[in-house]
Amino acid sequence: MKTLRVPEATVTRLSIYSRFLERLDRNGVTSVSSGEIAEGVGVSPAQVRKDLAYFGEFGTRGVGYNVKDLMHYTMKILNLTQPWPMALAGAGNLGTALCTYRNFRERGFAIVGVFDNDLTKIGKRIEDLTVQPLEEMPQVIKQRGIRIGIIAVPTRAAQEVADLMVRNHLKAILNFAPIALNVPEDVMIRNVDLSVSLEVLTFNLKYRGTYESEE
Amino acid sequence: MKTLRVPEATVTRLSIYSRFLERLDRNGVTSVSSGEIAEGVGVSPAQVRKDLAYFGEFGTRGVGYNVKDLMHYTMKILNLTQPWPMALAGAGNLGTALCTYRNFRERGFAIVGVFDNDLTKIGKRIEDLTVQPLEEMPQVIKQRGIRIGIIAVPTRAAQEVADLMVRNHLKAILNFAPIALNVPEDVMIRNVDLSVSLEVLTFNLKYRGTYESEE
DNA sequence: CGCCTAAAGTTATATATTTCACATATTTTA
DNA sequence: TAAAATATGTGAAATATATAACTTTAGGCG
Ligand SMILES: NC(=O)c1ccc[n+]([C@@H]2O[C@H](COP(=O)([O-])OP(=O)(O)OC[C@H]3O[C@@H](n4cnc5c(N)ncnc54)[C@H](O)[C@@H]3O)[C@@H](O)[C@H]2O)c1
Ligand SMILES: NC(=O)c1ccc[n+]([C@@H]2O[C@H](COP(=O)([O-])OP(=O)(O)OC[C@H]3O[C@@H](n4cnc5c(N)ncnc54)[C@H](O)[C@@H]3O)[C@@H](O)[C@H]2O)c1
Repeated sequence: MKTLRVPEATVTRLSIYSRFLERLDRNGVTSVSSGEIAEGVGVSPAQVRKDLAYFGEFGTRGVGYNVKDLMHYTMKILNLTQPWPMALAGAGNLGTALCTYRNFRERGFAIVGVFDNDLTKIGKRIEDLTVQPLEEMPQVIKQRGIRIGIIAVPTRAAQEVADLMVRNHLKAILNFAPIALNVPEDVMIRNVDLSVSLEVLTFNLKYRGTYESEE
Repeated sequence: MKTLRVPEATVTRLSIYSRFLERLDRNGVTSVSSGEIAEGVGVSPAQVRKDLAYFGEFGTRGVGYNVKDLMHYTMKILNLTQPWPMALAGAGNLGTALCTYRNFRERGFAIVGVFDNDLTKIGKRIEDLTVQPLEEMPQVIKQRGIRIGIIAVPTRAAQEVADLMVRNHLKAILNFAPIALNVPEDVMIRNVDLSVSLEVLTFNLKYRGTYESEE
């Protein structure tokens, strides 16, 4: 058994390939080449092959890849053969949008508990979910076997919510609050930070990725 | 005048440093070291200094950085000395949330036009904005001097909306639809892809960033 | 006033990632 | 059945990025 480190960039691209393959499959395409995948997702063919090579040999030389097979392999690698129930903290504007987000379900993700601490929000229905008091999160996490948390509370409340999630053994958190959360080593955080994304754009609108010092 | 290529990761971190400095400044902190910045945003002190070194010398050896000054420098570098009006396509669940997002304004961003093609959405008010027909986007872009577009329409409509934005000379697009958009070289795209973020988490929940081949 | 400490700036080193080129395997075709 | 065409898998080279080690400078203090 060989263990090797996989670049995070490779994992993100694998997720993108996987979804692209799903689309091909839905469209009835049965076979695909690294070049076509590359074209479809905007990377180089060599990159596609290199990425896949971390995990095994999935293609046939001279032919390409079987779409359905490769799709299943990628989903297996990404750990998507099981459903992923998730807990959402914050039933505000963003939280509500997330509850209605259909694409989650297509990949096996589902928000199964929404929690808030505002009495006017608690009890509110969002599609088939009912907003619950934050205090009930621990119990729901346990009952539903939740391992992933989503933070959509205001910045000032984000750390305390993260602490609560950590105390209740969540090991993966998707954070929308624009702040660096402090969590133990074994807890993974992914930040979705729109200001950062926009500021990379404004930077590049000026400099195009280079910087001209003023002398 | 020296032109040098700046890693995208550096720009991303610069944005994070910048916001952290803003917070320090609000809290009345006047001086800060690379170590404190590093601590606050979760990177190494050497990384902070290296990143800043791309753009100049902003600190005082033995002392640290003046918070207000460094904050202004970072904002200048990130091109945040001007307001950034933005056009949003898609007044659905996500689009509505984005319209209410306060943090945009703190950094100079503002959605000044929301566009949809659903007659039941057009005319709807979202805070101080009114949803307009997509056809009016070109005119608003021109009038308001918009350079950044946001795509929050369903996946199937994303490419045509992107095309429209490109035709109207937007050079930067923040895209929430989970698809690779096809745009000319001189147009920048940033994708916000939640499934990808979640799948990096599920991958790591299984392998912790390594992969064990099955033999 | 010179020594000591702290922390920035910088150079060198190490690591990670991507690109390139090619050897290899498969299918098609003459 | 040999040759041609095609597309994978991979090792080496090129790039890019991060870490670590070192040098320089400012300010405090005896
Ligand atoms: N609105 C957006 O489009 C958007 C986009 C990106 C990021 N964000 C970020 O997402 C977060 C939420 O944004 P929003 O616009 O939905 O804000 P919001 O004010 O509409 O919603 C926040 C919700 O969190 C709840 N809350 C507050 N403290 C809580 C606590 N301690 N425990 C549980 N719930 C608590 C509030 O009652 C409210 O319902 C913010 O951090 C924001 O910066 C928002
Ligand atoms: N809801 C979320 O939390 C969320 C999160 C991440 C990404 N996304 C993505 O953002 C996009 C929007 O998601 P949503 O949940 O808001 O969907 P939604 O269906 O609620 O809203 C989409 C809106 O786009 C409008 N629209 C459709 N075609 C259009 C066109 N050609 N021109 C202009 N407007 C058009 C619709 O009328 C609708 O108002 C989707 O691509 C989705 O995958 C959503």
